[in-house]
Amino acid sequence: MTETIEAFLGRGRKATINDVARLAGVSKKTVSRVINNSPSVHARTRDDIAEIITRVGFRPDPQARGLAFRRALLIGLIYDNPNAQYIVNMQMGALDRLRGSGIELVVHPCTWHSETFLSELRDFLESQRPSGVIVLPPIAEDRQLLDLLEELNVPRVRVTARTSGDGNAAIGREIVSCDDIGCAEAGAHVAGLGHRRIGYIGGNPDYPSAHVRRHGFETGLAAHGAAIAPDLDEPGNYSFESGYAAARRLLRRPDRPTAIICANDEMAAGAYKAAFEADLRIPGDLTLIGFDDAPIADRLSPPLTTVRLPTRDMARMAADLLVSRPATADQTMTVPSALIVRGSSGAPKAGL
Amino acid sequence: MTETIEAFLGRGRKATINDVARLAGVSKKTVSRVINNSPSVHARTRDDIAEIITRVGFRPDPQARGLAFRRALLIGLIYDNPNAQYIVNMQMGALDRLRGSGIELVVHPCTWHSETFLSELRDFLESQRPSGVIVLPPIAEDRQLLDLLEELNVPRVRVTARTSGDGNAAIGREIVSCDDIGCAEAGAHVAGLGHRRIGYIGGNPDYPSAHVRRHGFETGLAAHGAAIAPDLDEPGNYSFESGYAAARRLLRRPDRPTAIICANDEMAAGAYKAAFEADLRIPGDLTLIGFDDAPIADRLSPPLTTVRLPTRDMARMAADLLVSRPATADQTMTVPSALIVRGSSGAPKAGL
DNA sequence: CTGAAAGCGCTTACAG
DNA sequence: CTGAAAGCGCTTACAG
Repeated sequence: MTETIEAFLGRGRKATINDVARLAGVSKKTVSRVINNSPSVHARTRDDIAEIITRVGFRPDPQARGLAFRRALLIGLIYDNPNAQYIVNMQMGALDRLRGSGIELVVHPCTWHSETFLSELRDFLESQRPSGVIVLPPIAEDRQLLDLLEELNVPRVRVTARTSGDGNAAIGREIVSCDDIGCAEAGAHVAGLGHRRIGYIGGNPDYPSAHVRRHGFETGLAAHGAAIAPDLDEPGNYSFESGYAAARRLLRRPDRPTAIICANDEMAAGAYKAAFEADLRIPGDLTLIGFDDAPIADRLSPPLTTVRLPTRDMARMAADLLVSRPATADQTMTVPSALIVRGSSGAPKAGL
Repeated sequence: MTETIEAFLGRGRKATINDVARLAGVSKKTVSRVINNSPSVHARTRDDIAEIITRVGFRPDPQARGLAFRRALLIGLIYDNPNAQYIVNMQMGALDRLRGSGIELVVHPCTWHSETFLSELRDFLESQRPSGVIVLPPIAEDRQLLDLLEELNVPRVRVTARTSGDGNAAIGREIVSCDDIGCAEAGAHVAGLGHRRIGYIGGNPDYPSAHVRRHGFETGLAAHGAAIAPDLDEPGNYSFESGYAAARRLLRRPDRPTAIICANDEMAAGAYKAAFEADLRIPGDLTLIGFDDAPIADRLSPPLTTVRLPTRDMARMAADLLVSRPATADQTMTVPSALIVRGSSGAPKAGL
């Protein structure tokens, strides 16, 4: 060892793998093995190199590694979802896991129903070659996208919803939320309050979550001998406007519901508006239930009873699969949902 | 040219700069000049190479370019801001400009008041060496962060708010919103409606926007001979809770305001809650004004009159500065704001 | 206006 | 368990 670490540090230059190798008296290939946690390095050698790496503050250059690996040290987050808080939570969760790993998060919003949806994604994947991607609902259901990912051999984790205990086979690796669990709690809550004229505003039927949630609500209601009134069963598409329109129809009826369950918070906010315009008080005249625990939920007056998903955790788990585990077989990781009771739910008035 | 393009394409391999050079009968250096828009290439040569690039679908590898440039083809978005929609809009705006440029957007949320705020950022900047960063409010005010960016020589654009026509010197390159313009319109709107008992809930005074907005509201009010009542002037910090608490204080007074102007929508939503609890109707009993045009604004009942900023445009401009213009001198680009009148503002009841 | 050589900082494939 | 050579796909610095 002709040069000391102190002398090297005095130069004020960023350390490279060559510096570490020279200082440690080994080849850079051996340093590379330490960086990449190869098991075949003598423990003593590994410790020596690790210490030098720490002392000189060496951090391998992600560009150089990416070039040699033929794969960028980037994880892509692919989505077409209008719920800003959901997106931000997913980003935070992924970043929770990525921080310190030397891998960065690249965001890739896209437009599912655009002509160039697939070609744009192909461009991105072919030119950047990310180490992995996380695909969020609803485009996690796009078969062509999944095929593209398979064709380009991009490690991937999809996020979706499914009924708990459902025996359906996994599609690749996936993080699955059991939206039905919290919905069943919500159904039981509403029925337990004494409601029997219960309306429902459904989610977009193209998304699995719409069916999973509905099934959960029905299960909870049924446990208390209640059900969605067949004449109060309205379609919706998860948008504020669709919730508003559906609630207007429901609230104009002479035999209007005493409670309306909505498949998400956006539509529930639309129902607040309809109730406001019909001069109905919540929860005195009308109980309202949502799903998502969106920021709006506890900013509405009164705050909305809703169901929460561990969004951030889901993204953290997805990033973990990508970063620390090679894709072997199909695999499903499951998370629950939970009811959050707030001020929008109460007992129906006597006589209604 | 010993090999034809057709023959090359038949191989089904991704084209590299070497393939293009060979096919064009030039050195790869010349191809590199074309990629990087160097002016010193014969027009004929350039066109020939450009055509081959198109035909073989060559896209330079960002990893290789990054390594050679000693700068990743990545733009970082740095922020500590709880407003999810604002963040998502900024991401969309930056991506609007970046799409097709070969540069990706890396998101970097951080915690301003954490011990490791600066060291984490330094790690990120030193190891990734992004081509540029966009810094969002409020951390765009952090002098130490700006110094760090200067020290590491990272091209940067900060986003901030300033009163229109303010002669303050730019701090580096910045995108500045004139929050006061829309606020002045809002002040004039409220005063024009006939309000004279006007309350105010201010923003966090540590942020420039709090002062700029207040100044705008006051200007608009003054133009119609009105003003914020000195006894109805409440501090706030942009949070829902601070808006709720301040509005409660204001609405409990016997001589309560007929209108409350809030420095953002979050606080206005808190004021809705206070009004709801005090059994006051909006706008009949109380006019409410916000700022941001957050998603919540038109989901409240009635929808909130507020001021909108062209958030997405600002990010697009910031990305454009970074991508297409070398940082020469300090530079300020300015955008206006505008009033959006909705249902939460109306004339005060006679007698109040 | 164009090119040959060297280099960016890593890893792969092979050998021992 | 370790290393010498070649290579990943570009750009820089220099020369002409």
